[in-house]
Amino acid sequence: MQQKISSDTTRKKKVVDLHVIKVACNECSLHQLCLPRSISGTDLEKLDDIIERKKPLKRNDHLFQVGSTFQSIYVVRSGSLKTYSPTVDGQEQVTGFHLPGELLGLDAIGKGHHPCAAKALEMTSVCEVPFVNLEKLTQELPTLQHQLLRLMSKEIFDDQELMLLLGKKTAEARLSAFLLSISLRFKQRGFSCSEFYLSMSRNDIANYLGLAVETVSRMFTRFQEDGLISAERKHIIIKNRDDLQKIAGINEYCTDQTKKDSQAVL
Amino acid sequence: MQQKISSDTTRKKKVVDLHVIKVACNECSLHQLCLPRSISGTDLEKLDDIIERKKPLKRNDHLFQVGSTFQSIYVVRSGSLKTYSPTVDGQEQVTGFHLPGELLGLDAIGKGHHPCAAKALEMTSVCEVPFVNLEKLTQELPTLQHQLLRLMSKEIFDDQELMLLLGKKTAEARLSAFLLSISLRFKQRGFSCSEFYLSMSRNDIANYLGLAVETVSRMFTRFQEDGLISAERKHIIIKNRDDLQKIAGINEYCTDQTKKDSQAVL
DNA sequence: GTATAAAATTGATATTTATCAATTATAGTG
DNA sequence: CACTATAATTGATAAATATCAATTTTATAC
Repeated sequence: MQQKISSDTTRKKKVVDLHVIKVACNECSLHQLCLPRSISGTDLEKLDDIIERKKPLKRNDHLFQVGSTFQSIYVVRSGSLKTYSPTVDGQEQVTGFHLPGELLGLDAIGKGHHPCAAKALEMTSVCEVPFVNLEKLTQELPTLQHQLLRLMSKEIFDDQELMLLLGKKTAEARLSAFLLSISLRFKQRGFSCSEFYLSMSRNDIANYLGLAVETVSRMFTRFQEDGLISAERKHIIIKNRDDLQKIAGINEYCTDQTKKDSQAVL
Repeated sequence: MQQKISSDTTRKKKVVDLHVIKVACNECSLHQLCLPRSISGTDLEKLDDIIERKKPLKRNDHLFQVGSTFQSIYVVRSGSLKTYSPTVDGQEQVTGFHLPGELLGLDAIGKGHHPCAAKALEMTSVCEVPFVNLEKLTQELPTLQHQLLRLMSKEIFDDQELMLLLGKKTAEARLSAFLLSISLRFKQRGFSCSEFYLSMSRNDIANYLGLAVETVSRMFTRFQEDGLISAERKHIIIKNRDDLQKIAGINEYCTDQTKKDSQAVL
Protein backbone atom coordinates (compact mmCIF):
# COMPACT_ATOMS: atom_id res chain seq x y z
CA MET A 1 0.00 0.00 0.00
CA GLN A 2 3.03 2.28 0.06
CA GLN A 3 3.53 4.37 -3.03
CA LYS A 4 6.95 4.43 -4.58
CA ILE A 5 5.91 7.01 -7.07
CA SER A 6 5.98 10.04 -4.85
CA SER A 7 9.43 9.09 -3.61
CA ASP A 8 10.72 10.32 -6.95
CA THR A 9 12.91 13.23 -6.01
CA THR A 10 14.05 14.18 -9.49
CA ARG A 11 10.75 15.82 -10.21
CA LYS A 12 10.81 19.44 -11.26
CA LYS A 13 9.78 22.18 -8.90
CA LYS A 14 6.12 22.34 -8.00
CA VAL A 15 5.44 25.83 -9.17
CA VAL A 16 6.69 25.23 -12.63
CA ASP A 17 4.77 22.01 -13.03
CA LEU A 18 1.63 23.61 -11.75
CA HIS A 19 1.83 26.37 -14.26
CA VAL A 20 2.19 23.96 -17.12
CA ILE A 21 -0.68 21.83 -15.89
CA LYS A 22 -2.90 24.83 -15.44
CA VAL A 23 -2.44 25.85 -19.04
CA ALA A 24 -2.56 22.45 -20.65
CA CYS A 25 -5.47 21.05 -18.66
CA ASN A 26 -7.82 23.82 -19.61
CA GLU A 27 -10.13 21.51 -21.49
CA CYS A 28 -9.30 18.40 -19.51
CA SER A 29 -11.95 16.51 -17.61
CA LEU A 30 -9.60 16.50 -14.67
CA HIS A 31 -9.74 20.26 -14.79
CA GLN A 32 -12.79 20.15 -12.57
CA LEU A 33 -11.05 17.70 -10.34
CA CYS A 34 -7.70 19.49 -10.25
CA LEU A 35 -8.82 23.04 -10.07
CA PRO A 36 -12.18 23.54 -8.43
CA ARG A 37 -13.04 27.22 -8.28
CA SER A 38 -13.19 27.36 -4.55
CA ILE A 39 -9.85 25.74 -3.98
CA SER A 40 -7.20 27.85 -2.30
CA GLY A 41 -3.62 28.35 -3.39
CA THR A 42 -2.09 26.02 -0.84
CA ASP A 43 -4.69 23.36 -1.56
CA LEU A 44 -3.84 23.62 -5.20
CA GLU A 45 -0.22 22.95 -4.44
CA LYS A 46 -1.18 19.91 -2.42
CA LEU A 47 -3.14 18.57 -5.33
CA ASP A 48 -0.44 19.32 -7.82
CA ASP A 49 1.90 17.53 -5.50
CA ILE A 50 0.31 14.17 -6.15
CA ILE A 51 -0.05 14.40 -9.92
CA GLU A 52 2.64 12.75 -11.99
CA ARG A 53 3.43 13.04 -15.64
CA LYS A 54 4.23 9.78 -17.34
CA LYS A 55 6.69 9.79 -20.15
CA PRO A 56 4.86 9.76 -23.50
CA LEU A 57 3.69 6.42 -24.84
CA LYS A 58 4.49 5.38 -28.38
CA ARG A 59 1.90 3.73 -30.58
CA ASN A 60 1.06 0.24 -29.26
CA ASP A 61 2.74 0.88 -25.91
CA HIS A 62 0.71 -0.30 -22.96
CA LEU A 63 -0.31 2.04 -20.18
CA PHE A 64 -1.30 -0.99 -18.12
CA GLN A 65 -1.91 -4.68 -18.70
CA VAL A 66 -4.83 -6.91 -17.80
CA GLY A 67 -4.60 -7.93 -14.17
CA SER A 68 -1.91 -5.44 -13.23
CA THR A 69 -2.37 -4.02 -9.75
CA PHE A 70 -4.28 -0.80 -9.52
CA GLN A 71 -2.28 2.15 -8.23
CA SER A 72 -3.35 5.21 -10.16
CA ILE A 73 -6.02 6.67 -12.32
CA TYR A 74 -4.90 8.31 -15.54
CA VAL A 75 -6.02 11.25 -17.62
CA VAL A 76 -5.27 11.43 -21.32
CA ARG A 77 -3.35 14.63 -21.97
CA SER A 78 -2.86 14.16 -25.69
CA GLY A 79 -3.21 11.28 -28.14
CA SER A 80 -5.60 8.41 -27.47
CA LEU A 81 -5.82 4.87 -26.18
CA LYS A 82 -8.01 1.84 -26.47
CA THR A 83 -8.93 -0.51 -23.65
CA TYR A 84 -9.57 -4.16 -24.36
CA SER A 85 -10.12 -7.53 -22.72
CA PRO A 86 -8.86 -10.89 -23.90
CA THR A 87 -11.47 -13.41 -25.01
CA VAL A 88 -11.31 -17.17 -24.61
CA ASP A 89 -10.18 -17.77 -28.16
CA GLY A 90 -7.14 -15.56 -27.81
CA GLN A 91 -8.75 -12.64 -29.56
CA GLU A 92 -9.17 -9.28 -27.93
CA GLN A 93 -12.39 -7.40 -27.47
CA VAL A 94 -12.17 -3.63 -27.52
CA THR A 95 -14.09 -2.12 -24.60
CA GLY A 96 -13.48 1.57 -25.15
CA PHE A 97 -11.56 4.44 -26.67
CA HIS A 98 -10.11 7.24 -24.60
CA LEU A 99 -9.63 10.70 -26.01
CA PRO A 100 -7.77 13.71 -24.58
CA GLY A 101 -9.21 14.81 -21.27
CA GLU A 102 -10.80 11.46 -20.52
CA LEU A 103 -10.09 9.17 -17.60
CA LEU A 104 -8.78 5.63 -17.41
CA GLY A 105 -8.62 3.15 -14.56
CA LEU A 106 -11.75 3.98 -12.61
CA ASP A 107 -13.00 0.45 -13.22
CA ALA A 108 -10.05 -0.95 -11.26
CA ILE A 109 -10.63 0.72 -7.89
CA GLY A 110 -13.08 -1.89 -6.69
CA LYS A 111 -11.05 -5.01 -7.38
CA GLY A 112 -7.59 -3.59 -6.98
CA HIS A 113 -6.42 -4.68 -10.40
CA HIS A 114 -7.11 -3.63 -13.97
CA PRO A 115 -9.84 -5.71 -15.65
CA CYS A 116 -8.67 -4.58 -19.07
CA ALA A 117 -5.49 -3.51 -20.82
CA ALA A 118 -4.86 0.00 -22.16
CA LYS A 119 -2.82 0.49 -25.31
CA ALA A 120 -1.86 3.74 -27.01
CA LEU A 121 -3.30 4.22 -30.49
CA GLU A 122 -0.76 6.90 -31.33
CA MET A 123 1.88 8.98 -29.57
CA THR A 124 0.11 9.65 -26.30
CA SER A 125 0.84 11.38 -23.02
CA VAL A 126 -1.09 10.94 -19.81
CA CYS A 127 -1.21 12.34 -16.30
CA GLU A 128 -0.99 9.83 -13.49
CA VAL A 129 -2.84 10.37 -10.22
CA PRO A 130 -1.81 7.89 -7.49
CA PHE A 131 -5.09 6.85 -5.97
CA VAL A 132 -4.12 6.50 -2.31
CA ASN A 133 -2.89 10.07 -2.32
CA LEU A 134 -5.98 11.32 -4.08
CA GLU A 135 -8.23 9.51 -1.65
CA LYS A 136 -6.34 10.93 1.30
CA LEU A 137 -6.59 14.40 -0.13
CA THR A 138 -10.34 14.17 -0.65
CA GLN A 139 -10.69 13.77 3.09
CA GLU A 140 -9.14 17.18 3.53
CA LEU A 141 -10.93 18.83 0.64
CA PRO A 142 -14.69 18.20 0.47
CA THR A 143 -14.98 19.95 -2.89
CA LEU A 144 -12.43 17.56 -4.29
CA GLN A 145 -14.39 14.58 -3.06
CA HIS A 146 -17.53 15.94 -4.62
CA GLN A 147 -15.73 16.38 -7.94
CA LEU A 148 -14.36 12.86 -7.81
CA LEU A 149 -17.82 11.41 -7.21
CA ARG A 150 -19.19 13.50 -10.03
CA LEU A 151 -16.50 12.25 -12.39
CA MET A 152 -17.12 8.65 -11.47
CA SER A 153 -20.82 9.15 -11.95
CA LYS A 154 -20.15 10.67 -15.34
CA GLU A 155 -18.14 7.60 -16.23
CA ILE A 156 -21.10 5.40 -15.32
CA PHE A 157 -23.40 7.62 -17.32
CA ASP A 158 -21.13 7.55 -20.35
CA ASP A 159 -20.83 3.79 -20.20
CA GLN A 160 -24.57 3.47 -20.23
CA GLU A 161 -24.82 5.71 -23.25
CA LEU A 162 -22.40 3.39 -24.99
CA MET A 163 -24.55 0.46 -24.02
CA LEU A 164 -27.41 2.17 -25.77
CA LEU A 165 -25.16 2.38 -28.79
CA LEU A 166 -24.20 -1.28 -28.68
CA GLY A 167 -27.78 -2.34 -28.08
CA LYS A 168 -28.81 -0.99 -31.47
CA LYS A 169 -29.87 -3.58 -33.97
CA THR A 170 -28.56 -2.38 -37.33
CA ALA A 171 -24.97 -1.80 -38.36
CA GLU A 172 -25.68 1.67 -39.70
CA ALA A 173 -27.36 2.73 -36.44
CA ARG A 174 -24.33 1.56 -34.52
CA LEU A 175 -21.78 3.25 -36.69
CA SER A 176 -23.64 6.54 -36.86
CA ALA A 177 -24.17 6.52 -33.09
CA PHE A 178 -20.48 5.81 -32.70
CA LEU A 179 -19.46 8.69 -34.93
CA LEU A 180 -21.82 11.06 -33.15
CA SER A 181 -20.47 9.91 -29.82
CA ILE A 182 -16.89 10.63 -30.87
CA SER A 183 -17.99 13.95 -32.31
CA LEU A 184 -19.63 14.97 -29.06
CA ARG A 185 -16.64 13.97 -27.02
CA PHE A 186 -14.36 16.07 -29.17
CA LYS A 187 -16.74 18.97 -28.82
CA GLN A 188 -16.79 18.64 -25.04
CA ARG A 189 -13.02 19.06 -25.04
CA GLY A 190 -13.15 22.14 -27.19
CA PHE A 191 -12.25 20.49 -30.47
CA SER A 192 -14.28 20.58 -33.66
CA CYS A 193 -17.25 18.26 -33.59
CA SER A 194 -17.72 18.29 -37.34
CA GLU A 195 -14.20 17.43 -38.40
CA PHE A 196 -11.74 15.14 -36.67
CA TYR A 197 -9.28 12.29 -37.02
CA LEU A 198 -10.16 8.81 -35.89
CA SER A 199 -7.04 7.35 -34.33
CA MET A 200 -8.42 3.82 -34.15
CA SER A 201 -8.44 1.36 -37.04
CA ARG A 202 -11.57 0.16 -38.81
CA ASN A 203 -10.79 -3.17 -37.22
CA ASP A 204 -10.94 -1.68 -33.73
CA ILE A 205 -14.19 0.09 -34.54
CA ALA A 206 -15.72 -3.11 -35.89
CA ASN A 207 -14.55 -5.10 -32.90
CA TYR A 208 -15.91 -2.47 -30.53
CA LEU A 209 -19.29 -2.33 -32.27
CA GLY A 210 -19.64 -6.07 -32.59
CA LEU A 211 -19.52 -5.99 -36.40
CA ALA A 212 -17.28 -7.40 -39.11
CA VAL A 213 -14.59 -5.09 -40.50
CA GLU A 214 -16.07 -5.41 -43.95
CA THR A 215 -19.45 -4.25 -42.72
CA VAL A 216 -17.93 -1.19 -41.10
CA SER A 217 -16.00 -0.39 -44.26
CA ARG A 218 -19.15 -0.73 -46.35
CA MET A 219 -21.06 1.53 -43.98
CA PHE A 220 -18.38 4.20 -44.28
CA THR A 221 -18.72 3.96 -48.02
CA ARG A 222 -22.49 4.14 -47.87
CA PHE A 223 -22.48 7.11 -45.51
CA GLN A 224 -20.22 8.91 -47.95
CA GLU A 225 -22.40 8.06 -50.93
CA ASP A 226 -25.39 9.39 -49.03
CA GLY A 227 -23.56 12.61 -48.26
CA LEU A 228 -23.70 12.06 -44.51
CA ILE A 229 -19.99 12.22 -43.95
CA SER A 230 -16.72 12.59 -45.76
CA ALA A 231 -14.27 9.88 -44.77
CA GLU A 232 -10.78 10.14 -46.17
CA ARG A 233 -9.14 7.30 -44.34
CA LYS A 234 -9.08 8.46 -40.71
CA HIS A 235 -10.06 12.02 -41.50
CA ILE A 236 -13.79 12.39 -40.88
CA ILE A 237 -16.09 15.29 -41.68
CA ILE A 238 -19.67 15.22 -40.45
CA LYS A 239 -21.69 16.69 -43.31
CA ASN A 240 -25.26 15.91 -42.31
CA ARG A 241 -25.58 15.58 -38.57
CA ASP A 242 -29.38 15.58 -38.57
CA ASP A 243 -29.70 12.53 -40.76
CA LEU A 244 -26.93 10.77 -38.87
CA GLN A 245 -28.94 11.29 -35.70
CA LYS A 246 -32.04 9.94 -37.34
CA ILE A 247 -30.14 6.84 -38.40
CA ALA A 248 -28.66 6.47 -34.92
CA GLY A 249 -32.24 6.58 -33.72
CA ILE A 250 -31.54 7.98 -30.32
CA ASN A 251 -31.63 11.39 -28.76
CA GLU A 252 -28.70 10.80 -26.47
CA TYR A 253 -25.89 11.94 -28.65
CA CYS A 254 -27.21 15.15 -30.03
CA THR A 255 -24.72 17.95 -29.76
CA ASP A 256 -27.42 20.54 -30.16
CA GLN A 257 -27.74 22.07 -26.74
CA THR A 258 -31.40 22.96 -27.10
CA LYS A 259 -32.30 19.37 -27.83
CA LYS A 260 -30.16 18.21 -24.96
CA ASP A 261 -31.95 20.51 -22.56
CA SER A 262 -35.40 19.56 -23.72
CA GLN A 263 -34.41 15.96 -23.29
CA ALA A 264 -33.36 16.66 -19.73
CA VAL A 265 -36.85 17.82 -18.80
CA LEU A 266 -38.88 14.81 -17.77
CA MET B 1 -30.46 21.21 -1.69
CA GLN B 2 -32.51 20.73 1.48
CA GLN B 3 -33.84 17.28 2.00
CA LYS B 4 -37.44 16.90 2.96
CA ILE B 5 -37.03 13.21 3.42
CA SER B 6 -35.27 13.27 6.76
CA SER B 7 -37.87 15.65 8.11
CA ASP B 8 -40.20 12.68 8.31
CA THR B 9 -40.87 12.31 12.00
CA THR B 10 -43.16 9.32 11.81
CA ARG B 11 -40.21 7.02 11.24
CA LYS B 12 -39.79 4.14 13.63
CA LYS B 13 -37.13 4.14 16.30
CA LYS B 14 -33.57 3.86 15.04
CA VAL B 15 -32.61 0.80 16.96
CA VAL B 16 -35.42 -1.28 15.61
CA ASP B 17 -34.81 -0.19 12.04
CA LEU B 18 -31.13 -0.88 12.37
CA HIS B 19 -31.73 -4.36 13.57
CA VAL B 20 -33.99 -5.14 10.65
CA ILE B 21 -31.54 -3.68 8.18
CA LYS B 22 -28.65 -5.59 9.66
CA VAL B 23 -30.45 -8.86 9.15
CA ALA B 24 -31.97 -8.21 5.78
CA CYS B 25 -28.93 -6.58 4.17
CA ASN B 26 -26.65 -9.51 4.80
CA GLU B 27 -26.17 -10.21 1.13
CA CYS B 28 -26.78 -6.67 -0.04
CA SER B 29 -24.13 -4.77 -1.93
CA LEU B 30 -24.78 -1.89 0.40
CA HIS B 31 -23.77 -4.16 3.23
CA GLN B 32 -20.17 -3.11 2.68
CA LEU B 33 -21.27 0.48 2.52
CA CYS B 34 -23.62 0.35 5.47
CA LEU B 35 -21.68 -1.82 7.81
CA PRO B 36 -17.93 -1.67 7.34
CA ARG B 37 -16.21 -3.86 9.89
CA SER B 38 -14.32 -1.04 11.48
CA ILE B 39 -17.33 1.15 12.01
CA SER B 40 -18.23 1.94 15.58
CA GLY B 41 -21.63 1.68 17.19
CA THR B 42 -22.36 5.39 17.14
CA ASP B 43 -21.16 5.69 13.56
CA LEU B 44 -23.49 2.92 12.62
CA GLU B 45 -26.38 4.80 14.10
CA LYS B 46 -25.41 7.87 12.12
CA LEU B 47 -25.45 5.86 8.94
CA ASP B 48 -28.68 4.15 9.74
CA ASP B 49 -30.06 7.58 10.41
CA ILE B 50 -29.85 8.58 6.77
CA ILE B 51 -31.24 5.42 5.21
CA GLU B 52 -34.90 5.42 4.30
CA ARG B 53 -37.18 2.58 3.37
CA LYS B 54 -39.48 3.33 0.50
CA LYS B 55 -42.88 1.73 0.48
CA PRO B 56 -42.88 -1.31 -1.81
CA LEU B 57 -43.35 -0.75 -5.52
CA LYS B 58 -45.95 -2.72 -7.43
CA ARG B 59 -45.22 -4.16 -10.85
CA ASN B 60 -44.80 -1.33 -13.40
CA ASP B 61 -44.50 1.34 -10.71
CA HIS B 62 -41.72 3.82 -11.33
CA LEU B 63 -38.96 4.39 -8.82
CA PHE B 64 -37.93 7.47 -10.78
CA GLN B 65 -38.66 8.98 -14.17
CA VAL B 66 -36.33 10.23 -16.89
CA GLY B 67 -35.12 13.70 -16.05
CA SER B 68 -36.32 13.69 -12.46
CA THR B 69 -33.94 15.48 -10.13
CA PHE B 70 -31.39 13.35 -8.41
CA GLN B 71 -31.71 13.15 -4.65
CA SER B 72 -30.91 9.64 -3.57
CA ILE B 73 -29.27 6.44 -4.59
CA TYR B 74 -31.29 3.26 -4.15
CA VAL B 75 -30.55 -0.34 -3.26
CA VAL B 76 -32.84 -3.14 -4.33
CA ARG B 77 -33.94 -4.98 -1.22
CA SER B 78 -36.21 -7.50 -2.92
CA GLY B 79 -37.78 -7.85 -6.32
CA SER B 80 -36.20 -6.29 -9.38
CA LEU B 81 -36.34 -3.30 -11.71
CA LYS B 82 -35.40 -2.35 -15.23
CA THR B 83 -33.92 0.97 -16.29
CA TYR B 84 -34.65 2.35 -19.73
CA SER B 85 -34.29 5.41 -21.90
CA PRO B 86 -36.78 6.73 -24.42
CA THR B 87 -35.70 6.68 -28.06
CA VAL B 88 -36.62 9.20 -30.72
CA ASP B 89 -39.38 7.05 -32.19
CA GLY B 90 -41.24 6.83 -28.91
CA GLN B 91 -39.95 3.38 -28.12
CA GLU B 92 -37.96 2.60 -25.03
CA GLN B 93 -34.54 1.05 -24.88
CA VAL B 94 -33.77 -1.09 -21.85
CA THR B 95 -30.41 -0.17 -20.35
CA GLY B 96 -30.23 -2.54 -17.43
CA PHE B 97 -31.81 -4.89 -14.94
CA HIS B 98 -31.37 -4.51 -11.21
CA LEU B 99 -31.52 -7.47 -8.88
CA PRO B 100 -31.65 -7.61 -5.08
CA GLY B 101 -28.59 -6.01 -3.50
CA GLU B 102 -27.78 -3.92 -6.55
CA LEU B 103 -27.62 -0.15 -6.76
CA LEU B 104 -29.57 2.37 -8.82
CA GLY B 105 -29.03 6.03 -9.49
CA LEU B 106 -25.24 6.31 -9.48
CA ASP B 107 -25.38 7.54 -13.05
CA ALA B 108 -27.33 10.61 -11.96
CA ILE B 109 -24.86 12.14 -9.51
CA GLY B 110 -22.89 13.95 -12.18
CA LYS B 111 -25.73 15.71 -13.95
CA GLY B 112 -28.11 16.07 -11.05
CA HIS B 113 -30.98 14.31 -12.79
CA HIS B 114 -31.77 10.77 -13.81
CA PRO B 115 -30.78 9.96 -17.41
CA CYS B 116 -33.07 6.93 -17.43
CA ALA B 117 -36.30 5.75 -15.83
CA ALA B 118 -36.56 2.87 -13.37
CA LYS B 119 -39.62 0.63 -13.35
CA ALA B 120 -40.38 -2.31 -11.09
CA LEU B 121 -40.63 -5.67 -12.85
CA GLU B 122 -42.48 -7.22 -9.94
CA MET B 123 -43.36 -6.36 -6.35
CA THR B 124 -40.18 -4.64 -5.28
CA SER B 125 -38.82 -2.88 -2.22
CA VAL B 126 -35.81 -0.59 -2.12
CA CYS B 127 -33.71 1.30 0.38
CA GLU B 128 -33.25 4.98 -0.28
CA VAL B 129 -30.04 6.77 0.64
CA PRO B 130 -30.29 10.58 0.35
CA PHE B 131 -27.08 11.55 -1.35
CA VAL B 132 -26.28 14.86 0.37
CA ASN B 133 -26.41 13.11 3.70
CA LEU B 134 -24.30 10.25 2.50
CA GLU B 135 -21.73 12.61 1.08
CA LYS B 136 -21.60 14.58 4.31
CA LEU B 137 -21.16 11.42 6.29
CA THR B 138 -18.28 10.19 4.15
CA GLN B 139 -16.35 13.26 5.23
CA GLU B 140 -16.59 12.05 8.80
CA LEU B 141 -15.98 8.40 8.03
CA PRO B 142 -13.03 7.67 5.72
CA THR B 143 -13.90 3.98 5.55
CA LEU B 144 -17.31 4.88 4.30
CA GLN B 145 -15.84 7.05 1.58
CA HIS B 146 -13.58 4.25 0.51
CA GLN B 147 -16.53 1.88 0.30
CA LEU B 148 -18.52 4.34 -1.74
CA LEU B 149 -15.70 4.75 -4.24
CA ARG B 150 -15.32 0.99 -4.42
CA LEU B 151 -18.99 0.56 -5.13
CA MET B 152 -18.97 3.18 -7.86
CA SER B 153 -15.93 1.56 -9.39
CA LYS B 154 -17.70 -1.78 -9.31
CA GLU B 155 -20.60 -0.20 -11.13
CA ILE B 156 -18.23 1.01 -13.85
CA PHE B 157 -16.63 -2.41 -14.03
CA ASP B 158 -19.99 -4.15 -14.30
CA ASP B 159 -21.14 -1.80 -17.03
CA GLN B 160 -18.06 -2.61 -19.03
CA GLU B 161 -18.68 -6.31 -18.66
CA LEU B 162 -22.13 -5.73 -20.07
CA MET B 163 -20.61 -3.83 -22.96
CA LEU B 164 -18.55 -6.92 -23.69
CA LEU B 165 -21.83 -8.80 -23.75
CA LEU B 166 -23.51 -6.39 -26.10
CA GLY B 167 -20.48 -6.22 -28.34
CA LYS B 168 -20.85 -9.89 -29.20
CA LYS B 169 -21.75 -10.61 -32.78
CA THR B 170 -24.12 -13.57 -32.68
CA ALA B 171 -27.50 -13.81 -30.97
CA GLU B 172 -26.61 -17.02 -29.20
CA ALA B 173 -23.42 -15.51 -27.79
CA ARG B 174 -25.39 -12.57 -26.44
CA LEU B 175 -28.11 -14.61 -24.86
CA SER B 176 -25.76 -17.10 -23.25
CA ALA B 177 -23.57 -14.27 -21.93
CA PHE B 178 -26.69 -12.64 -20.59
CA LEU B 179 -27.85 -15.77 -18.80
CA LEU B 180 -24.41 -16.33 -17.32
CA SER B 181 -24.30 -12.73 -16.17
CA ILE B 182 -27.63 -13.05 -14.38
CA SER B 183 -26.51 -16.36 -12.93
CA LEU B 184 -23.33 -14.82 -11.54
CA ARG B 185 -25.19 -11.90 -10.05
CA PHE B 186 -27.58 -14.22 -8.25
CA LYS B 187 -24.63 -16.19 -6.98
CA GLN B 188 -22.94 -13.07 -5.66
CA ARG B 189 -26.03 -12.37 -3.56
CA GLY B 190 -26.11 -15.86 -2.14
CA PHE B 191 -28.83 -17.24 -4.38
CA SER B 192 -28.56 -20.29 -6.59
CA CYS B 193 -26.60 -19.65 -9.76
CA SER B 194 -27.95 -22.71 -11.56
CA GLU B 195 -31.65 -22.17 -11.00
CA PHE B 196 -33.53 -18.88 -10.90
CA TYR B 197 -36.51 -16.90 -12.11
CA LEU B 198 -36.15 -14.26 -14.75
CA SER B 199 -38.44 -11.41 -13.78
CA MET B 200 -38.10 -9.59 -17.10
CA SER B 201 -40.07 -10.45 -20.22
CA ARG B 202 -38.55 -11.91 -23.37
CA ASN B 203 -39.34 -8.58 -24.92
CA ASP B 204 -37.20 -6.74 -22.37
CA ILE B 205 -34.37 -9.21 -22.85
CA ALA B 206 -34.51 -8.81 -26.62
CA ASN B 207 -34.64 -5.04 -26.36
CA TYR B 208 -31.71 -5.04 -23.97
CA LEU B 209 -29.61 -7.33 -26.16
CA GLY B 210 -30.43 -5.53 -29.38
CA LEU B 211 -32.28 -8.52 -30.84
CA ALA B 212 -35.80 -9.26 -32.04
CA VAL B 213 -38.12 -10.99 -29.57
CA GLU B 214 -38.57 -13.86 -31.96
CA THR B 215 -34.83 -14.43 -32.12
CA VAL B 216 -34.58 -14.54 -28.35
CA SER B 217 -37.45 -16.97 -28.17
CA ARG B 218 -35.85 -19.21 -30.78
CA MET B 219 -32.55 -19.13 -28.91
CA PHE B 220 -34.26 -20.21 -25.72
CA THR B 221 -35.78 -23.09 -27.63
CA ARG B 222 -32.45 -24.02 -29.20
CA PHE B 223 -30.61 -23.88 -25.89
CA GLN B 224 -33.19 -26.24 -24.46
CA GLU B 225 -32.94 -28.63 -27.41
CA ASP B 226 -29.18 -28.67 -26.97
CA GLY B 227 -29.53 -29.44 -23.27
CA LEU B 228 -27.82 -26.24 -22.21
CA ILE B 229 -30.67 -24.96 -20.10
CA SER B 230 -34.18 -25.77 -19.05
CA ALA B 231 -36.50 -22.83 -19.57
CA GLU B 232 -40.03 -23.20 -18.33
CA ARG B 233 -41.30 -19.72 -19.01
CA LYS B 234 -39.37 -17.53 -16.57
CA HIS B 235 -38.00 -20.43 -14.58
CA ILE B 236 -34.44 -21.11 -15.77
CA ILE B 237 -32.12 -23.97 -14.93
CA ILE B 238 -28.53 -23.88 -16.14
CA LYS B 239 -27.77 -27.45 -17.16
CA ASN B 240 -24.48 -27.13 -19.01
CA ARG B 241 -22.56 -24.10 -17.85
CA ASP B 242 -19.33 -25.05 -19.63
CA ASP B 243 -20.88 -25.11 -23.08
CA LEU B 244 -22.80 -21.91 -22.36
CA GLN B 245 -19.50 -20.25 -21.55
CA LYS B 246 -17.97 -21.52 -24.76
CA ILE B 247 -20.88 -20.09 -26.71
CA ALA B 248 -20.62 -16.79 -24.84
CA GLY B 249 -17.00 -16.83 -25.93
CA ILE B 250 -15.64 -14.80 -23.07
CA ASN B 251 -14.00 -15.58 -19.79
CA GLU B 252 -15.56 -12.72 -17.92
CA TYR B 253 -18.69 -14.33 -16.67
CA CYS B 254 -17.41 -17.62 -15.40
CA THR B 255 -18.62 -18.39 -11.94
CA ASP B 256 -15.83 -20.87 -11.43
CA GLN B 257 -13.54 -19.15 -8.98
CA THR B 258 -10.37 -20.87 -10.18
CA LYS B 259 -10.88 -19.60 -13.69
CA LYS B 260 -11.63 -16.18 -12.36
CA ASP B 261 -8.38 -16.09 -10.44
CA SER B 262 -6.25 -17.29 -13.29
CA GLN B 263 -7.80 -14.65 -15.43
CA ALA B 264 -6.82 -11.99 -12.96
CA VAL B 265 -3.12 -12.79 -13.28
CA LEU B 266 -1.79 -10.80 -16.21
C1' DG C 1 13.05 4.95 -53.28
C1' DT C 2 11.74 0.11 -53.13
C1' DA C 3 10.16 -3.85 -50.71
C1' DT C 4 7.26 -5.68 -47.41
C1' DA C 5 3.61 -5.83 -44.31
C1' DA C 6 -0.64 -4.17 -42.64
C1' DA C 7 -5.04 -1.99 -43.32
C1' DA C 8 -8.93 -0.95 -45.98
C1' DT C 9 -11.95 -1.75 -49.60
C1' DT C 10 -14.85 -4.38 -52.79
C1' DG C 11 -17.38 -8.40 -54.65
C1' DA C 12 -19.77 -12.95 -54.33
C1' DT C 13 -21.93 -16.14 -51.44
C1' DA C 14 -23.68 -18.32 -47.25
C1' DT C 15 -25.50 -17.62 -42.89
C1' DT C 16 -27.93 -15.18 -39.58
C1' DT C 17 -31.41 -12.39 -38.08
C1' DA C 18 -35.47 -9.27 -38.69
C1' DT C 19 -39.93 -8.96 -40.20
C1' DC C 20 -44.52 -10.44 -41.09
C1' DA C 21 -48.20 -13.46 -39.94
C1' DA C 22 -50.45 -16.88 -37.34
C1' DT C 23 -50.96 -19.69 -33.33
C1' DT C 24 -50.64 -20.99 -28.63
C1' DA C 25 -49.98 -20.08 -23.88
C1' DT C 26 -50.39 -17.22 -19.90
C1' DA C 27 -52.00 -13.69 -16.86
C1' DG C 28 -55.30 -10.55 -15.43
C1' DT C 29 -60.32 -9.18 -14.86
C1' DG C 30 -65.09 -9.13 -14.20
C1' DC D 1 -65.23 -19.61 -15.05
C1' DA D 2 -65.09 -17.35 -19.30
C1' DC D 3 -63.20 -13.38 -21.53
C1' DT D 4 -59.74 -10.33 -22.81
C1' DA D 5 -55.26 -8.67 -23.35
C1' DT D 6 -50.65 -9.68 -23.24
C1' DA D 7 -46.70 -12.57 -23.85
C1' DA D 8 -44.39 -16.25 -26.04
C1' DT D 9 -43.70 -19.34 -29.60
C1' DT D 10 -43.38 -21.06 -34.33
C1' DG D 11 -43.11 -20.84 -39.43
C1' DA D 12 -42.11 -18.58 -43.92
C1' DT D 13 -39.78 -15.03 -46.20
C1' DA D 14 -36.97 -10.97 -46.89
C1' DA D 15 -33.24 -8.31 -45.46
C1' DA D 16 -28.96 -7.70 -43.22
C1' DT D 17 -24.60 -9.20 -42.06
C1' DA D 18 -20.65 -12.54 -41.77
C1' DT D 19 -17.51 -15.01 -44.24
C1' DC D 20 -14.38 -15.99 -47.90
C1' DA D 21 -11.46 -14.31 -51.46
C1' DA D 22 -9.20 -10.91 -54.10
C1' DT D 23 -7.57 -6.31 -54.81
C1' DT D 24 -6.13 -1.82 -53.69
C1' DT D 25 -4.35 1.41 -50.68
C1' DT D 26 -1.52 2.94 -47.03
C1' DA D 27 2.09 2.51 -43.70
C1' DT D 28 6.62 0.82 -42.26
C1' DA D 29 11.23 -0.81 -42.73
C1' DC D 30 15.31 -1.14 -45.10
